[in-house]
Amino acid sequence: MRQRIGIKEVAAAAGVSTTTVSHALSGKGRLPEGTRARVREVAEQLGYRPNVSARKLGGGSTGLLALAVSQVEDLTFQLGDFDYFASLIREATTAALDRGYALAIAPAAAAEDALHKIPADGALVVDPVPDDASIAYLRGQGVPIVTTGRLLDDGDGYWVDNDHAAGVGRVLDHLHAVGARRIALVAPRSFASYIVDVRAGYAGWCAAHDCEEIVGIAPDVTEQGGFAASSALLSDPDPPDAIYAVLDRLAIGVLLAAAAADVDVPGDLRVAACTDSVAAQTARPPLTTLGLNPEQIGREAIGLLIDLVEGLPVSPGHRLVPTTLIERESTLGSPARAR
Amino acid sequence: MRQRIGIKEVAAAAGVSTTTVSHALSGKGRLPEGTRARVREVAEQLGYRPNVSARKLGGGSTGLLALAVSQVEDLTFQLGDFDYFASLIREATTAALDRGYALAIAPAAAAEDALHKIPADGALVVDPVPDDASIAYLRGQGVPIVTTGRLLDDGDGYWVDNDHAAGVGRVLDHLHAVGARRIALVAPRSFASYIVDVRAGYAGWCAAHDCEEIVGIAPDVTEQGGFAASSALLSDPDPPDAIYAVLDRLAIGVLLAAAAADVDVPGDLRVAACTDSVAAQTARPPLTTLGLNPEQIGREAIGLLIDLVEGLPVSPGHRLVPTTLIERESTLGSPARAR
DNA sequence: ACCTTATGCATAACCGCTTTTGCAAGTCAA
DNA sequence: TTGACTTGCAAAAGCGGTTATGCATAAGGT
Repeated sequence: MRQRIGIKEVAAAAGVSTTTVSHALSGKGRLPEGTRARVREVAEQLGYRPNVSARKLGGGSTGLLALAVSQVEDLTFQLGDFDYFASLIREATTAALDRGYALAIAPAAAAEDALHKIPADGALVVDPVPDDASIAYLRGQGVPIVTTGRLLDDGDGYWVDNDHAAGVGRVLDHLHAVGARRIALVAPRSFASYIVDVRAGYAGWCAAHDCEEIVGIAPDVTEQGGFAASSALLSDPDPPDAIYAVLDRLAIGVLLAAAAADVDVPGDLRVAACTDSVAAQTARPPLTTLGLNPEQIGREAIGLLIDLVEGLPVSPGHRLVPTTLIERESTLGSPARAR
Repeated sequence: MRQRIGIKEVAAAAGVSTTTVSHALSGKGRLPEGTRARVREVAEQLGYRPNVSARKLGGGSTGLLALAVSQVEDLTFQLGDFDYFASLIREATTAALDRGYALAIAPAAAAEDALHKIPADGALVVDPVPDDASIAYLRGQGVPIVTTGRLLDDGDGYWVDNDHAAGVGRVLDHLHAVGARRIALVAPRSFASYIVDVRAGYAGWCAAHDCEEIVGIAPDVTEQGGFAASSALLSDPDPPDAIYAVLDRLAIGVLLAAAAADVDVPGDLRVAACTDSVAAQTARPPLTTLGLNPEQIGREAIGLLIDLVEGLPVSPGHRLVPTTLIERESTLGSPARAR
C-alpha cells in the first residue's frame, strides 16, 4: 500500500515544517543553503513528486505548458508535414524538460475546453489560425502565449517562425538559376501566416523579376491537394516549367500529377517544396526542398515561453529562424539525364 | 476586472450554499429535482467552469498522465506512420481530458529523466521496446502503466493492441483471393510486438496454406526501407506476386521499387500495407490497407489507465481492438486494367 | 399526539501546496 | 546595555472544490 509522498512526508523525514520544504524546493523564502540542500536531498530520496493540482490551486506554477496545435475547421488539415511537426514537438519537449517543464497536449478539436482543463503556466500554439478560439481564451486568462507562425489578425505578441521572405527568394532564385522561367506556386488557401508570407514573397519576387504570377490553389494539404492543383496548371496551354509547392506533401502530389500527365521532372518541370522530410527525400525524383529547421523553432519558442512564464526579461516581438535550401534531383536534373 | 466565477458565486446567485451547488452539479447528495435544475441553470447563465485543479485536489490523483513514445536506439525510428500516431494520440488526449486528466509528453530520448520530472499518476507507453528503460523506471516507482502493443519481454501487465493475428489472416486471405500465390512480407526487424505478431501470423498462414515464406527485412521504417527491402525481393529470379508491408510508408517504398523495376502494380504485383493513411490512399495506385483503428486503441488504453490510477476495478490483462480491411486498387486491379 | 424516518440544505473539515505573517534568537551599532 | 535589524523557521490562512456530518423541518406510522 504505497502511499503518495507529499510535502508532509518530506517535512517529517527532514525534521522541518512543510513551509520549509516548500521554500527549500522552490528556492523562495529565507533559508540557509545547508537546510535547503538537506531538504532537497531527503525529497529526492523519498521520491517526492509534487501534486500539480495543489500547486496550481495555491497560486503557484505547475511546471506544465500546454501545446496546442491549431486546426482549420473546413479544411482537411491533416497536418501538412509529419516530420516537421514531429521534429518541432520533440525538440520543444526536450527543451522544456531541460528547464523543468513538461508539455501537455491540447487537442485541436476541443482546444478551448482542453486548455481550461490543463493547469498550464503558459501555452505554445503551433500554426495558429485567425480568430483562434484557444488564443482568445488564453488571452482572457492572462496566460503567456508563444506561437510558431504569427497570428494573422494580430502580428503583435510573441512568435517564432522561419524567415519565409528570405526562404522563398532563395528557392525562386535557385529555380531561376537552373533555367526556369515560368514558375508556378502551389499552395492551399491562406489559413496560416507562413502561407501568406510565402505567397507574398512569391508575388514580390515575380514583380522584381518581371515574371507572371501563376498560382494553383490546393483544396487541401495532402498529396491529393497537390495533385489536383498541379494537374490544372499542367493542362494549361502554356504550362509552367517549374512548380514550388509550399508543403512537401503537396509537392509529392505534384510529382504524381506530372507522372500522370507524362511530364518529365526535372526535364520539363522542376519541382521544389517547402519543408524537408524523408518522404521528400525518397520521392521519385528526390525533391529539392527548403528545410525549415523545426528543431530550432521548437527550441526557441519554448525558451521564449518559459522566459515569459518566469517573468524573465525578454526582448519584445518575434524571432526568425533561417531556412536551408536542400538541392536534389527534382530541380537539378543531372542524375535524371544520366539515366 | 471580470473575476472568475466559482462555485461560491453560483451559490450566492442561486441563494444556496456551496455544498448545494456542488451536489446539484455532480448529481450527488439529496436534493429535489427543482433545486438541482435551478442551480444548474444559474451556473449555466453565469458561465461557471469548475476549476479542475481544485477538483483533483479532493481525490488523490494529480491529474497528469505521461505519454511515452518508445524508440529504438539503433534504428532510424521516424515514427512509422504519422496518421496512426496522430490519431491515437489525439483520441487519447481527448479521452484523458474528458476524465479530467492531462497528457504530458515524455520524449523518447531521455525518457527516464523526463518521466522522473513529470509528476504523473500513470503512464501510457506507445509501442514499447524490449528492456524499455522508461518502463523499468515506472515499475520501480509503482506508477500504473498501460502500453499499446505488448511488452515483448513481459506479456503480462495491461496493454491494448490490435488483433494482429486476425488482421494478418484477413489480408493474406484477400491477397490469395485476388490470385496471389507467392506472397512476401516486408518488415523491419522485430523491435515491437506488432511486428512479431504480424510475422508470426504470416508464418502461420504460410504453413497452413502451404506457401513459401518470403521475408524482406527493411533497414528502417521509412519509404527508403521499403524500397530497399522490396528491390531485393523483386530482383530475385522467382519474385513474389504480392507483397504485404507492415507499415504504409514501407508499402509506398515498395510501390516506388516496383515502378523503378518496371513491375506493374497490381498486374504483376499486388501490394498491401498495415496501417491506413492519407498517403496510402493517395499513393499510385491507391494502397489496400489494414486499418488499425488507432482512435479506439487510444481511447481504450487511456480508459484502462485511468481506471488503474483511480483504483477502479478492472479485469486483468489486455484488450484487443479489431482491424478493418480497406480494399483499394493496389490489390484489386480492375481500375488499373481499365486504363 | 408522539416517535421515527426521510428530506433539504448548511457547516465545516479536508485535499496538498503556496504564501503571508509572526516570532524567537542572533547580530550589530550606538 | 539596548533598540533596530537580520536570520531561520513555523503557524496559519487560503486556493476552489468535495464530502462527512449535523440539524431543522416535513412526512409517515401507530
